[in-house]
Amino acid sequence: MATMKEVAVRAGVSIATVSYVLNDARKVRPETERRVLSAAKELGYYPNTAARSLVVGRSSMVGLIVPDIGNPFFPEITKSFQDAARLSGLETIVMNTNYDLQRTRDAVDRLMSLQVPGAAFLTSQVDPAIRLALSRKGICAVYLDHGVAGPHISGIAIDYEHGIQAAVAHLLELGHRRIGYIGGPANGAAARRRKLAFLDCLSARTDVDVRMMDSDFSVQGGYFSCSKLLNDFPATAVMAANDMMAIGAMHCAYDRKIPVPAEVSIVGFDDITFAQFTQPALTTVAVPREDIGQLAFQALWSLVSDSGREGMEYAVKTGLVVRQTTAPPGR
Amino acid sequence: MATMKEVAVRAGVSIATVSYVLNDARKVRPETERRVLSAAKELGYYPNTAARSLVVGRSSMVGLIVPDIGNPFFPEITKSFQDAARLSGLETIVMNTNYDLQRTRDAVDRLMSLQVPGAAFLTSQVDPAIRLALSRKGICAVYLDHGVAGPHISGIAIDYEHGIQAAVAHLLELGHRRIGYIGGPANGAAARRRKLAFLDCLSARTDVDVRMMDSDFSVQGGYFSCSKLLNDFPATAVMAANDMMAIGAMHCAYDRKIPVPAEVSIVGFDDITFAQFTQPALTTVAVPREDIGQLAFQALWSLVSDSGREGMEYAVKTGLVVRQTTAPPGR
DNA sequence: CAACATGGTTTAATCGCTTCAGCTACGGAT
DNA sequence: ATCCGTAGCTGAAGCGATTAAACCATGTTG
Repeated sequence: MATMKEVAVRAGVSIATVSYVLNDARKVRPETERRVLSAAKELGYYPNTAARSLVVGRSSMVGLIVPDIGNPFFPEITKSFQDAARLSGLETIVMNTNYDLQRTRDAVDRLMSLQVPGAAFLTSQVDPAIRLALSRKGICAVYLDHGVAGPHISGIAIDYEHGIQAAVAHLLELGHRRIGYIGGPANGAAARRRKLAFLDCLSARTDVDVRMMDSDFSVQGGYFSCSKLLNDFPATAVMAANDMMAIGAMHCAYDRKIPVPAEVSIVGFDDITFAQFTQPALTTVAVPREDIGQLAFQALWSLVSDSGREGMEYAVKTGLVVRQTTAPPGR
Repeated sequence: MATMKEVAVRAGVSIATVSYVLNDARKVRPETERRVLSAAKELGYYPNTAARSLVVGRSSMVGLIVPDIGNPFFPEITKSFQDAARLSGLETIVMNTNYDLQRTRDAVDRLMSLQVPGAAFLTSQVDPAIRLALSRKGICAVYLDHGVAGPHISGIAIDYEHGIQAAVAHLLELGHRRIGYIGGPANGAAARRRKLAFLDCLSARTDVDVRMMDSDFSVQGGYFSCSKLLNDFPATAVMAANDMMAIGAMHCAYDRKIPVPAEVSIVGFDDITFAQFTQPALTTVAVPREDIGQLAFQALWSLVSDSGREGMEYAVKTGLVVRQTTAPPGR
């Protein structure tokens, strides 16, 4: 592999000059620049990022920690994050934790070894020890739904309340008074916040019956929990903390020959791509995934590129998308 | 950040010894080892991968090039690939090309800069120039569906024929004689191979009418192409080159009030997770995604770790999964 | 008892790049 | 004629690890 030295020799300049040209970090005579550039080209030169990282003390990669790329919610965020990172000349290294705290720790260890300047955490499985370790090493971090902005730390707060309020209002307006809720894993911050938002909307309504059920964000889990729920609670509407579970709920209803939305309305959360392709199409609370990816990167980038700056909380809105799984309660 | 030197000082040994202990690359007195290990621990030492990569001449990351992580087919492969890589101590850097050749080139350039020892290409958008550049630099590569094993190059051949034959046989057996086919982008190798496999199955059958349509692997594309197709061809069955398009076709049928499978049967390809959650559940050709991810990594790893070895072609089988979107042709 | 293998450790070169400080040549100001 | 500022470039010191080769006590052996 061609090195800078070889380029320098071929262009008849010193390696320092080559470096200056390639990073245009200093004024160089146009003629010299031309020679260097063409030498580099002719030799098929690629800069060695390892060497660069070594001297500058940080790599040109940022980490993106997701709990489960299998869940269609995350690939899209990943994509927009990665695209944004590329525009700033950074590689993204995506790590999957399977909702497992230990794997999150591992991931962080590896990121430290990689000398990343920062990472974004889209998972709730982040404990204070991790945050502490990161901040002690001066590695910037962006957290989703943790509400902990500070030095080198920004947060992205998803305004669940707004979308969930709209969804609940929608159901109430349609006339539903017995509403089931299928939540996410109890230990996840995001799941918790969604549940609280849901409960808050209804705490004042004494005329509404509610039944809660915790589940695991999977289709199977949604099916199971919906089944359990309906066994002893004649809900006319079921709201799920994500679309996967909502789809599970739809299948549950289908298997029990309960027509959706005629007999039971279903509302999801996330608005994954497939939500529009279910039959009937799923009414759900949309979370702007693309925006989140981009925003997460921008938040991270602004921390990384200007290390003096204090972190901040960014907010993204959610909103109800009414499709075909909601209707007035059946007879 | 703690360096090896600091660990060495604290343990009262030379940095070489620290290195030997940490990589257990040489016999070291147990007592010394203990001292080094605890010094490392106390200092919160993390090895600097950049430095390591620099001296060994290659990084501990491999590339994984996918055309579209948004397509649910890929995240699962990615996941199993990444898991396998982790077990061998390698990081995976996932790059998205959006089915764009230029972006593939970019990705390869970046991988070269990163000094990766190898990469797996799950996209058809790979031109000979890329392959050449890679092999000239001695970077190992694994290609999906390219059929080009050689030095430093392995391939994974998906046996489309098997699954497609089963699917076609299934349709014929049910009595279908007018079959539509919605293919992928004409410039993709995978799409082409699927189409050919389909045509081959039917070339001998003069009693079967076939109509082809190329599309773009998206739900919208499937919807559109199915619509076009049905406009002037009364197909009793439609086969799509992936599940996304099959889902599009289902929606097209639904919107035209053509019941599936009573009036038209639909067969997909890939068996993405959602295939089992459509209503009715999609009959499709299953591609073992997890296996592919793992296999891709293993293929790559065996090239990387034993550079003398010639590459080879690995085969994975596909098979029909009959669900609910196929039935005898309606009257 | 000298010569020698052996296990354990250190010394030092090296990877490819960035970047600070220093050098040269040239033109304008004094 | 001398000095200085400036533009353009080079020299060289690292960055933090790996690893070949040298080194030094040991115990083994003829």
